[in-house]
Amino acid sequence: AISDAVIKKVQKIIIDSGYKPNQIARSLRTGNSNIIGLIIEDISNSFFAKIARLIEDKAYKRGYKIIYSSTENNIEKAKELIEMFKSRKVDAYIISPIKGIEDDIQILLDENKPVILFDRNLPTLNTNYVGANHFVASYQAVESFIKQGKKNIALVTTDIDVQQIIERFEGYKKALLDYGLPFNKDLVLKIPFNQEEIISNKQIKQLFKNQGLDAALFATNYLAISGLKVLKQMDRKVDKTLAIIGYDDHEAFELHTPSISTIQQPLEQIAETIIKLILAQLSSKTKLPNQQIIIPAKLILRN
Amino acid sequence: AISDAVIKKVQKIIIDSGYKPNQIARSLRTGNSNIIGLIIEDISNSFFAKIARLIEDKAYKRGYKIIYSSTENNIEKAKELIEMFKSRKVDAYIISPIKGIEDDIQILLDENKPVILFDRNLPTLNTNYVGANHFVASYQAVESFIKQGKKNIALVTTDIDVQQIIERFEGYKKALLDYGLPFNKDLVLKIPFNQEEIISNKQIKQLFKNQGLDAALFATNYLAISGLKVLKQMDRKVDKTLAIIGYDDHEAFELHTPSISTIQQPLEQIAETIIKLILAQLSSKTKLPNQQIIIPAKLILRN
DNA sequence: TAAATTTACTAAAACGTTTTAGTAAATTAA
DNA sequence: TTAATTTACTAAAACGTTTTAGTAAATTTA
Repeated sequence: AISDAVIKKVQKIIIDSGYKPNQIARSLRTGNSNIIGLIIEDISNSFFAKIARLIEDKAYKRGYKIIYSSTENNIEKAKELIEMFKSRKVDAYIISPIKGIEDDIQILLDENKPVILFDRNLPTLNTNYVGANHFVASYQAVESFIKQGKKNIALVTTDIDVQQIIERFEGYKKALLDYGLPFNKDLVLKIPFNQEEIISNKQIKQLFKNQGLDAALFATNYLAISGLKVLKQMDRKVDKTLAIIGYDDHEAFELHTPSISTIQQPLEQIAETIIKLILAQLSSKTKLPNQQIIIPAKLILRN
Repeated sequence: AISDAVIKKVQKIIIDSGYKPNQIARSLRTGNSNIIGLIIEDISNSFFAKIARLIEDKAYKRGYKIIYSSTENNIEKAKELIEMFKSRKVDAYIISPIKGIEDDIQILLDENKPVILFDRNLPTLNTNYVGANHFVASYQAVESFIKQGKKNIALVTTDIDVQQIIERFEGYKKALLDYGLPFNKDLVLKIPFNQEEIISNKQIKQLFKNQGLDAALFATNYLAISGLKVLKQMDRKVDKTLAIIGYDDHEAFELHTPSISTIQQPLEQIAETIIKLILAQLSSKTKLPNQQIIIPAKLILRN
């Protein structure tokens, strides 16, 4: 036991001399960093920006810092980011993944680094995952259209090949099936991720010209924004003849006239769950069992 | 000179053995990191999210990585972030600063670290700054109100004490003065930064109840969003009797019915300028003179 | 050709911590 | 009381690079 007097004396010297441990040296020796790496699709998408902010906040309160970077759904960039985080010895990884980086993530897992996937799952990997129930959410959205008497329901989605997007598509199809509506592939528009907005808008416009179309579900918030812009440009109102549901809430939805219904993911809960999983793993000496946590998304009906 | 044969042989071994230099060890020895630290107010604000994304993109193309974190206008957190970046040996700092961290930034300057302030200036510091001309932008916005015949023009702003916000206020006052309109402090609402949105909305509602109010300039995008929400809730239309101008464009502005005019900062240009300044300094052996670059903001009139 | 300089290479030191090893002193067990 | 163990402290090794120092060989200069 060291006497209080000595402890105080040493602490005083630390403060007086302004000593700050060199974290780089510390990381070199210990191999960790108190930093968690967060890899997302695009920080300028408000869904990711909000979740990043929440994660950052929660991690910060527990003594961890977050560093984040966007992949733009570019496999090369994603690989490089993982490489960079690895070389910076981040303690854990939170990743909104894309198809094609399974191997890189598997290496992290092999090295026993805590990895949490979120928003999108990579089913071939055995790892932690936190995400919303997109299948059910999408099903409910379409169901609500049908209950309003809609017959020709469009789905505007993206072409990225990830679980989350596929589920939204499946939910859409299942709802049509269950309620005896035909699946019409002309009513499904898959927009390439990195496509110029102008081109996407033209495609959406084309879709809206489809006679009889009386409802549309958008699979991401930026697509819904594009859709609303197109409608405005076409001077077509969102009214009894045309219902819209968006995905991942956005200020513009509530503010729109009329307000736009949306599928809202519980951001707060997702962020909290992610952080809890990470911290549990970081503070445990043994490898904890992987968990797949599916959180219900909520259909917010506005009018 | 080393023979090509040897170079090839060595490179082959590097690849075959999967050698990846340990960046931590490298940073420990060299004192730098090829990482640029970006400190902003709040990553979930779309203005910052967009600029972060642009900066990240441009830096990435030049071989630098960006790590960013939000201060939430909390001085303590800002100081800690600077401390963290310092201890991680980032090569340069891009900071959207707040009052109260002048000393910490001065220390960075004393250590000859490249520092670029953006969006907000700290006039007491002699350093690089890149930002929009908020005074002029704000002046023009009010001027455009006046030319529409508006007499009772409100300003909804925040209470944070930074150059950028002060300039917006000054532009507002100057325009009133130049056009012979009285300055009425009841028409200026300063909303505390971290205040609950519900309370802010009440204050804004109160402001809108002010009889005769026929125009309002909002000094930030999130305040304008709040304002529009309040109007919607009050069922008051934005029409000939009430004009609105926002700040820092937002999808919701264009999409709003009617579309909302706004002051748009040239994000692309700001990001590019910041990166250029940083890289110029990083690649120069000598200390370059500090530059204060003011970029015009643009008033986008919509209707 | 001899001296001076440059080049090529090897070995060791340095960056600033944490961890391990080693030793003396203090405590506990027999 | 003596041996065994624990505690307190000091010194050195280790993390993986880059930089510096040192030496021998090669080249240039006079």
